[in-house]
Amino acid sequence: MIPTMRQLEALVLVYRHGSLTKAAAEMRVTQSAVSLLIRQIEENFQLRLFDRTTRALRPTLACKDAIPIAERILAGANGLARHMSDLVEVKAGRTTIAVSAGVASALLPRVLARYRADYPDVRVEIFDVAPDDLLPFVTAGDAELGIGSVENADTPDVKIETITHSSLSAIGIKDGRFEKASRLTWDSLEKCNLIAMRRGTRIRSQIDDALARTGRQLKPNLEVSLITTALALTAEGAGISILPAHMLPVAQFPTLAAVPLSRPAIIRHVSLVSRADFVLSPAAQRFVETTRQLLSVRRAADRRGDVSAHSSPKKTRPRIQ
Amino acid sequence: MIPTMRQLEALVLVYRHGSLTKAAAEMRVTQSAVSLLIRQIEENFQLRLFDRTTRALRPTLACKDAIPIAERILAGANGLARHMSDLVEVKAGRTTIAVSAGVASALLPRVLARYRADYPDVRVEIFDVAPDDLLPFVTAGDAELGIGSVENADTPDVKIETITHSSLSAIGIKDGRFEKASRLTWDSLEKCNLIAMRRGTRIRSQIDDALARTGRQLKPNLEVSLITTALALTAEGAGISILPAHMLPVAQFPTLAAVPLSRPAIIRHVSLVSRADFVLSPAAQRFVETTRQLLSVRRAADRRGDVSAHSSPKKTRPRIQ
DNA sequence: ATCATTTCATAAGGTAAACTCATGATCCCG
DNA sequence: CGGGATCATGAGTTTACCTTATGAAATGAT
Repeated sequence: MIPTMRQLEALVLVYRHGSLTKAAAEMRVTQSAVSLLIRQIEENFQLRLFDRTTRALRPTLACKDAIPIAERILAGANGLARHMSDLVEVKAGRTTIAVSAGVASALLPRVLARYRADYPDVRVEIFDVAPDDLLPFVTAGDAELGIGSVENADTPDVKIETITHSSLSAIGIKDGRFEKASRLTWDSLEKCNLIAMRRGTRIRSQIDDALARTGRQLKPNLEVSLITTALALTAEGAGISILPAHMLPVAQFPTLAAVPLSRPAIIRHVSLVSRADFVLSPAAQRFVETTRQLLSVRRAADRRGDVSAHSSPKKTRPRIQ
Repeated sequence: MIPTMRQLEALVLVYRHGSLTKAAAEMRVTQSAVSLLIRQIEENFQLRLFDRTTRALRPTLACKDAIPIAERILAGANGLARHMSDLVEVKAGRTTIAVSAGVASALLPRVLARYRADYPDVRVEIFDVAPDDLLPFVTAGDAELGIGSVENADTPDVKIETITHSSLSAIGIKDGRFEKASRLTWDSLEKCNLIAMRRGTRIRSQIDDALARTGRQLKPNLEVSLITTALALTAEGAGISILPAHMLPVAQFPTLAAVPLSRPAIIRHVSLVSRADFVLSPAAQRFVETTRQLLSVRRAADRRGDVSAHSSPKKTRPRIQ
């Protein structure tokens, strides 16, 4: 039968101190307990490990054989405990995160920069995927966490938490007048040069659907595949981009401003997605927290109703997340 | 806090089987117990190790980190148990044995040959020492066991067990007449060429003392330091050697015979010596047994009175030897 | 030498841990 | 949709672990 950890601790400490009493002090138990532990391990092995003379303990040859092995075992156990604790304290670990292309260019850089600063020891693997691939990536378990817009939140096997949402906006060059407007209507853009995402992209489909419901139609002068392209074109004066406001990375395009569009107002949600049956690793949990922080916690708190599922179903016992 | 062995066993087995029930079967406990063990280790680490879906258990990243470490720990514990069991079964181990020169040449080779055949995996270290160094060697702890003649058995810190004893004998060439004599008297050797050990050796002192007490005196023609020298000289016809009978290794000197000397009969004991406060290792215990066997167990049983100390003083509990 | 002190051994007893049993909840498969 | 399989959980019991109290032996100081 294999010895218990406690027996090995006693063995090693008694060997080191040459004394039950001192070993007991270090183990925070009575001397009797240590005496018992040593006897247990001896009876288990059917082998004398210490020759006793009521006063001194002298390790036998067998004991000397056992000590290095016992020390390795204990070191392993301590290493395991330390590593697990490192994972909890996010001083180690790894996580994989899938982000849709838009989020990858607009939101992710800020979040990731902050996260890396806070938790430099975590290896983060980013998959920047097409919006339609986001959910499959998470459900397949290839990514622990997904960030992006998700259409149908009706799948029971994923948790979806909306972390931010923004109106479809007109993005144009700050000219002292454009950025002053608090809102613009779709109709007021009739005569502008418009830059929109190409047909078939998520954003574009959402725009087309919403406008169609009000009998309108978007007639862009330019259609692009990448958000960054649209923004770059706008910055160069090629026209006004139609994008969710949060897609504008201010740091990258300081000359641009976003103004929400109304009539109809089109809201776009950005959500965190994870499998309902997985518990997020500490590293991923912190990623979520970092993301929420950067998106101002206040707003998220107000719209708790947007959250589709984010509380543990079991409540009988404090769960380990 | 470090995990217990039982928790690690559960962790590894659940990981391997992907099932509490199967792990429980292998651990010979109920499924509930395993469920509990896993929960304990999770609460201890504050970390999810398995994502549960009432039916399946899916290891988390942290679990995958932990498994190889846990396996190493368990392998170490098993290795330790196996090694200890090997020591008990004398399939491993080592022992150091001090023998006085006479024993080393006459008795030891037979015993050692048998011992090596029975326990080939034990490393035996032999110290062939001067007779006076035998006891110090054992008391100092440099040898676990001593074999030889010991003068004063009055020291309380060593156990001395006489394993054989033989009369001082005349050793001469078999000539069809010499070896037929069942005894010879010292007086009958008056006119023979005698070969004796040099003055100052243990054997010589014992002879001189005993003869002096009967008013006799040994007058050897040759005095030598080594027993083998005496025997070789006798074999070459240089005279009759005066030695304990057991000092004649028959295999080495087939032409020689030993005839006990009487009037006075001088008895020489050969004893096993070990420290009273040490318990012999299994390897050394077997060495003692082998020695006893080869010296015919019957004789030893008859003279149990010769044994000065060979039972454990404590008897409240079955002791581990 | 003698006695106080230190140290280990051991027995008894209580508390906490571990395990089992019984049962409930959920999922998978026919 | 029901039966079987699997995990979770609560109650209850058994086990084992630890402490307390005490004894025995040896050391060391007076």
